[in-house]
Amino acid sequence: MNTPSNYEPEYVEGKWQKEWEEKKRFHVKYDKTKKKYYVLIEFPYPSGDGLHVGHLRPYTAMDIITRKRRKEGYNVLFPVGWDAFGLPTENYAIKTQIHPRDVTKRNIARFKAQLKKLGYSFDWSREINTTSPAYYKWTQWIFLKLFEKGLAYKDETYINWCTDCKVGLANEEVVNGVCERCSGKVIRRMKKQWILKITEYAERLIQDLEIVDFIERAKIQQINWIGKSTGMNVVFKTVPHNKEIRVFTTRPDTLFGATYMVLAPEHPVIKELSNEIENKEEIDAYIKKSMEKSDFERVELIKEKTGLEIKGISAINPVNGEKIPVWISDYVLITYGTGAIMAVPGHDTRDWEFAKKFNLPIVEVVKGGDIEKEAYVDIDDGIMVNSGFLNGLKAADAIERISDDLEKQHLGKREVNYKLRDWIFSRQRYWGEPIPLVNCEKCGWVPVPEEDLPVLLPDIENFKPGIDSESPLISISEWVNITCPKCGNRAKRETDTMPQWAGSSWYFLRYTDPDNNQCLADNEKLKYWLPVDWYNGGMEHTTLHLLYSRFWHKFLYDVKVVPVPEPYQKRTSHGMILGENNEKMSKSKGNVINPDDIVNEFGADAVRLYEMFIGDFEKEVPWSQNGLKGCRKYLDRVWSLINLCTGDTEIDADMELLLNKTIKKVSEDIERLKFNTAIASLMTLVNTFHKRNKVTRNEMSIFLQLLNPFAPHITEELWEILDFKGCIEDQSWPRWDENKILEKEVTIAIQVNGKLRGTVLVPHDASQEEAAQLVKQNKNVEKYINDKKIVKEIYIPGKIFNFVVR
RNA sequence: GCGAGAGUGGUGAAAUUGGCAGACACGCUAGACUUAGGAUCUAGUGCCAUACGGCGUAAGGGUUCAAAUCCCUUCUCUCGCACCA
Repeated sequence: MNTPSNYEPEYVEGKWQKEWEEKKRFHVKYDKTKKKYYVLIEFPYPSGDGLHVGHLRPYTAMDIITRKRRKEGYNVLFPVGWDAFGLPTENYAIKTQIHPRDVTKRNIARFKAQLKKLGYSFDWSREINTTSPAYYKWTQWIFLKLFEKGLAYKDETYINWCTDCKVGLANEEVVNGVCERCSGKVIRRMKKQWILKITEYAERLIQDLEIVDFIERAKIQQINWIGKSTGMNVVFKTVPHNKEIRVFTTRPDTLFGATYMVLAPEHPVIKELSNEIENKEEIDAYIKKSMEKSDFERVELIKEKTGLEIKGISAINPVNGEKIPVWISDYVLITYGTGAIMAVPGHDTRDWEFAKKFNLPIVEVVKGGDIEKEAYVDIDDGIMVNSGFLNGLKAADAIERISDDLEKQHLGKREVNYKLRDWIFSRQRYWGEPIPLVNCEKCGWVPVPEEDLPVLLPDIENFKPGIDSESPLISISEWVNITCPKCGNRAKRETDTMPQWAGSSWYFLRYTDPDNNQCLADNEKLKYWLPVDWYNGGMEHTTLHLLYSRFWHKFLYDVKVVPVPEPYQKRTSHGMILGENNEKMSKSKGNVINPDDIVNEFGADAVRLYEMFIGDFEKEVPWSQNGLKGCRKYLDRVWSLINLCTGDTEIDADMELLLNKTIKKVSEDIERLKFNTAIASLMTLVNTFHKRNKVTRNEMSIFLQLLNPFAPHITEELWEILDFKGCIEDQSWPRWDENKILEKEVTIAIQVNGKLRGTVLVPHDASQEEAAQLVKQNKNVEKYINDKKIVKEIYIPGKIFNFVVR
């Protein structure tokens, strides 16, 4: 046997990475005869900063899953690509005058080189790039399908406008009132926008969470974001003019306590009745002021409620015919429900505050609280009072009763409302997919014919946003001005582009058939590979990418482009990696760990191992260079097993137990994302080998196979050095034997009155009597039970023997 | 405010059908080998106590022969949502 002196990761890793690439070891083919498994990571945005140690955590985890699945006999798809449209690149282009295409190319090359150094078993032949015309042709194609089905529409509405990015944002992109990407100030702004009707799918996006295996917190977050509530639209009529104002309420049972109404400032009835309003000037001023505020400013910055009574107008409470005042206030949102509420100050904190401030009447309709002091809101099981025919009923019954009643009288209708809003889809920027529509003076919005796709991004030199914050494309007149595909007359292209979330909404479909130029992916291949079996990604995408792509997928399912209703069968999430100082890694804090540096110093296998050993995969955790050193040290110890490896093939009896336990532990822990404890058990195994100063060939072979998904390079090399047969990649995953995990003799704890007084070795199948005998021989225990009366003996085989004495 | 999750050594953490708390690693201490040590190896390392032993999983209470684990109360932290009617 040749005995290489020292573990040199640089040599070992370079050697095997070359081998894998040359032999196309991880390329995968569509093969119906094999059972498939589709593992997906969130494809990276190739930023100028290069890869981050945070990226490595999910990638390494899923590479481990992938490598294990292959050994389990699956035909595994584990692809990678680039989510490359987006603002950072464009902003960089504005600054440097380098074309975003070139910046993207450069960044991708860097990312790719970095990824390759880590030995991930991606199928690089399926690499995709959202900015390549061959790809975004199909992004545009999907958009046209949405348009064709009426799910994409242009509307002028108030949108969230990021003042830094100079771009409209979707609701999901506004986090804590600021831009999700750049933390810039967000204002309300009226703008014509392309909007996707995601709300049409709200119900199914909730319902179908039941058929997938997502981590609970992801499900809950999506459900909360969609925000379903069931209630009733109740009709109030105005005095004068008998105009209908509808309100949405989840508690129609409290209708007798509705002592006034509040309208959102944008509510249309205000205009309709403007002639009747006695304090019109005041009202107009209030409306004007509200409009200038962002939603965030309305709700966050103004703690004190504001509002005005609309004088000259009142409304009739439909249940008791009482005339109630109508107010206007910006705490009522035009975007939710009907933009008008009935105020029940006795039982709603917001209404109560408002009523107190403006001296409006407060009526108790559910017994139990003290409405003088505060709104009584714990009313789910209360009893109705002051409520006419509802008096004495339980709240739940009252809801049914009054809902029936109002529906009968056509004064109300049961309704479901969602917080989810439609998806503001256009971006006033250059570096995105052009929206493939043409505005014709005669025909209106006309889709670009499918055979003319893709609509290519024209080359431009100035990437700065155009006049009045329009896309820079607006000034490329030869691109904008074309003829209408329908009637041939003059027409203009849409100059807004798609948001970054477009390309990522369907990329996993393209991986199944990345070079297809007839359709987005071949039907048979989609049928074979879908759904994605295991998708791991960041929690920050739960209400963005994850929700958007589920929406697109459901739409594609409805138009029979994809064969399954849900794209991802299983979704898990990793925690963030923080700097050594426990703060988020960032350049400005100077705590960024560069993957290149640590791979060069410690080797990719050590980095991979440490990324997985660092702590609970799902929690955030600070980086520790010493921890990384420890993992490298472990690999050195693994390497030195070469010298302990004997020619024997048998497995010693004591080793058999530990080995089987380790196989079980590693196998199960990988599935549960408990990589840290899987590695701990592999460390214990190596410690045992060293203590025994010997490892047989069969023990070594199993050990190397278990370590292989975590540290693929060193295990391949040792497999070769120790001259094992074939290639380690082709070995099937080791199995454990439950019978061999049973220990013949086990150490059990001896307790007296629940306190530990000793331990004893007993046969694993000892009866209570046998165990009692052995246990009583223990000297220390004797001391505690000798002069006492034994009341009870509790024996849990394999665990504990407890004396209860008095 | 609402929803979800968490709180265990100096540090990252293990242990969840209730059954020996602190596996594994980092750090630290001592020793060995060394010209040297940010290398390697050996031993030790929850706290108090010379010891017998006692105490210990955010705090307090409860259930139980037995609680980090189950129940109640309180506190703290993280994440998401946030006037959603």
